[in-house]
Amino acid sequence: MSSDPPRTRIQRRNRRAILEAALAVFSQHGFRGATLDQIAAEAGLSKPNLLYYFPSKEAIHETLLAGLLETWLDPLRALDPAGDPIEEILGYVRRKLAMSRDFPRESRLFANEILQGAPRIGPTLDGELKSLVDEKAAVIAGWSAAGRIADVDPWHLIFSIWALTQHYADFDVQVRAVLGPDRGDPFDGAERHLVTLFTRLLTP
Amino acid sequence: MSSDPPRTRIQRRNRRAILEAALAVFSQHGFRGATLDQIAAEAGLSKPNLLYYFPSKEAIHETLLAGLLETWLDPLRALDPAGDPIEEILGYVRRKLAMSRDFPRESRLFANEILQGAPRIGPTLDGELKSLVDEKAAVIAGWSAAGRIADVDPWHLIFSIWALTQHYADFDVQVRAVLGPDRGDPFDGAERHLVTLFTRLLTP
DNA sequence: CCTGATCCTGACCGTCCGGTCAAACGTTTT
DNA sequence: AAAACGTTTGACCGGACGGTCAGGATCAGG
Repeated sequence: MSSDPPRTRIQRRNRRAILEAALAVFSQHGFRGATLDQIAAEAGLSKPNLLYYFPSKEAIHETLLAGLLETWLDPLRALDPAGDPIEEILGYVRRKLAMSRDFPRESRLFANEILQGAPRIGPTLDGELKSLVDEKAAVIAGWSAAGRIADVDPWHLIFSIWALTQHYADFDVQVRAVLGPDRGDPFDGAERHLVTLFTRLLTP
Repeated sequence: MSSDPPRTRIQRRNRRAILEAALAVFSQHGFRGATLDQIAAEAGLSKPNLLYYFPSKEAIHETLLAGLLETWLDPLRALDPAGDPIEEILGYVRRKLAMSRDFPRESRLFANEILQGAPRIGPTLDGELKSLVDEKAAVIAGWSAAGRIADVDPWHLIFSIWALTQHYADFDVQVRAVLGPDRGDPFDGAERHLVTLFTRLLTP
């Protein structure tokens, strides 16, 4: 919406620290479960100083979510209708899994928002997200009709990719508990497994 | 742990009402985001009356979680080593998906707990859950080695089933936003898709 | 070195939070 | 009918919550 170029380097540094701290707290406890004192402590600032940079708890949360959806949908946007179908979809899976590995807190922040009924990004889901998915689903349906991939419901295929990749970020604790300490990095196993899964699903 | 047979029918009714209300509130807002006033209002009781039946907010939450894990793991326990491999796994998928459809709040309660780092059921994950999964993973690995299903990492296969089925409960709002109102019940499409997916994945 | 703008803080406010308690209300038992 | 028990409530407590404010510290430019 509004361009927000922080004037000074102090502003830049502190706003970054606040958003970083807020990401940690919001992603773990949800909006209502998070407290400004906790965010302030995590950011190394006093609570009034927090509110010097952001007008309210809501504003911090909104800033976080706004920046999130863009980067979150980028991997899907990059799905190329002109590319090789299976390689394109596998590429999307890999990019999405990499995001789960590299930005698990962002994934959990998003999960929290949806779990609570998407009170703040509901409209964006109905609008921007739906239209992007519809567009890419049409591409996949085209591949399907042309016999270049096996017959598959494009919408549920996309849901499958989301579910399978985000699971490793959102349920990280459970995954590690079940695998135990001696079975290597969960994400390595996940990548091999997901490539197998989607290859077998999509190969005609 | 302790057997808790409610003495009177009033106790039975009110305890049920409280747990029902608490499930609604905890599953939407997480433990810290939920308030006793909200639960009390939802249950049609006064806050002090709530605390007549349960000693604390924690106790309500614990009661909910304790009952949850049992029913949550039942579908996996029912996986029969003596049955037909693919039908057994498809049956598990169907049972788990049915739970997402019929008990979405329970699924979200569990998701919230894991998102927060499993502070209350961490030990249970390391113990009971891990050993059950290990046991069933061995069964699946046996099927795999015998050539009765295609080669697959059993642990990540189980993760896939969890991720794919629970997604439709936990991310229900997003799924419905993307599908729109005119594409029928999400769970019907999900069942067809998941049967296809796991059949293609597992058929040797 | 002065001055104006930016940055930061201690003290504070009203509200809501989880939880307590004594007393009143209902119901069952004798 | 009254004693005994189970149930419900209004009033209240100390602490934590989101947020405000006046003023002090710090920094930049002249």
